[in-house]
Amino acid sequence: MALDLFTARGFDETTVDEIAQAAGLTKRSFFRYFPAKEDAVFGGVDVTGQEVVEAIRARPADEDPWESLHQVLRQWERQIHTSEQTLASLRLIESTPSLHARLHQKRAQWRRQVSDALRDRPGVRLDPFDAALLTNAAAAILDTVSQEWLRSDGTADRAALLDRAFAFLHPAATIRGHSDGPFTTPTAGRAEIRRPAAT
Amino acid sequence: MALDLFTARGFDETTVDEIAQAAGLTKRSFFRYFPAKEDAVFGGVDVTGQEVVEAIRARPADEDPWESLHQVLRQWERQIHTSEQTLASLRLIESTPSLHARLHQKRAQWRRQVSDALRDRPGVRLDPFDAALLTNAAAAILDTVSQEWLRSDGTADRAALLDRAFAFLHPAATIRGHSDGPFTTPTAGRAEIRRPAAT
DNA sequence: TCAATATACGACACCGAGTGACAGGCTCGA
DNA sequence: TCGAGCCTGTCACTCGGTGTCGTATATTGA
Repeated sequence: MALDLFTARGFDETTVDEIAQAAGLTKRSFFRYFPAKEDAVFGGVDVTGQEVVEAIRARPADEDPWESLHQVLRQWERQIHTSEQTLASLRLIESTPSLHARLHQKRAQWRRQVSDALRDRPGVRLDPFDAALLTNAAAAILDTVSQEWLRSDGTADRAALLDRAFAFLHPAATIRGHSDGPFTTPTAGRAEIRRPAAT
Repeated sequence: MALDLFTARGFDETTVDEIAQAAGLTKRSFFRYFPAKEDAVFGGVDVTGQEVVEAIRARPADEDPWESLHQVLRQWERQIHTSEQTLASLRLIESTPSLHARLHQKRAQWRRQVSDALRDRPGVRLDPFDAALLTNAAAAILDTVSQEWLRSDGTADRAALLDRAFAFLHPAATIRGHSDGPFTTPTAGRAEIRRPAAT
């Protein structure tokens, strides 16, 4: 497997020719299976999570968006089987800048979709900025949890970490039903911010 | 300037040879000034923010870490002059996957430093996971603000957006001095998370 | 069984990013 | 004038990635 070569010699130090040859292929054939060298690592890791987008869309419209993200991601994490291979893959990704960048890149369109899904629920009116903010924050949580899980050599309870992070960053004002209006901030003002949910 | 060529023909469609030739240089000399092609874009944009790390460290130890991040980043944003060039650079970065990935990569070590700085203040005892979480969330805020600012063609008030985002994601439990102990979440069940630090 | 077709792979050439090595020039101080 | 140091061009090379073409091996249909 390519993963073995990568973990043994490092990602950048292993050429595609070597991977291909180890698999009994040509470089050209390698690129018929993987669009890029990095994708030989992501093969076993689900980074797109298309189900997440649909799960978000299926959530009740009156649910707090942050809670929706929490529940869906919690369910999604549960399905990930954290094998030894997954651990090795994540470790490699974490320790290789180009791989980490690629992961972020692969998650970019996913974030867009999730953000749209949050707003697309019928009856929901959520500010684009808020939706993007919540989504990016959730992605940051995923990253942090993964990182911590790796730091613990796979012994940490991912679900517990996730819960903790979501509880920790719980938005102050739960927007629900409609947005607070067009947020025209006068030049430098701060302070137009928090309104306790539902007065 | 290289930026003009990029915006005109696209980043991937512009060769280093072309940039170099337009600047009266050789490809070899180009790489003596920029470590990579992408860095010809980041030249005008401060992405590392070394001052941020020091500013964090200079914050009072009894200040809420989230508030520290908020104040420091607010101050930092103020110093960024949002010229037409910056707008063009950011637009290019946003629309080019490889550039966006590179930005994230460049910010990786910065995030580590900020996270460490949060914990390094004398008298502060902050969980590594919490520190990383807050830092990543703050980075997510920066990203979201930048993205929204770009969407508004540079007319949005960045400081106001930043304030709004920081207020919105304000951590539920403000840790200060010491952590609040294990966060046993009801749904999670197993809570082997972390020790309250200093009994 | 035989032929037509599709699929997969190897072989080769090619491009662009990035690096190493070497050979001049240029300036500045002795 | 000489040499040290620096900047730059030139050449050659590696590696990731792609386009093209030829060919072998299945697969299908009669």
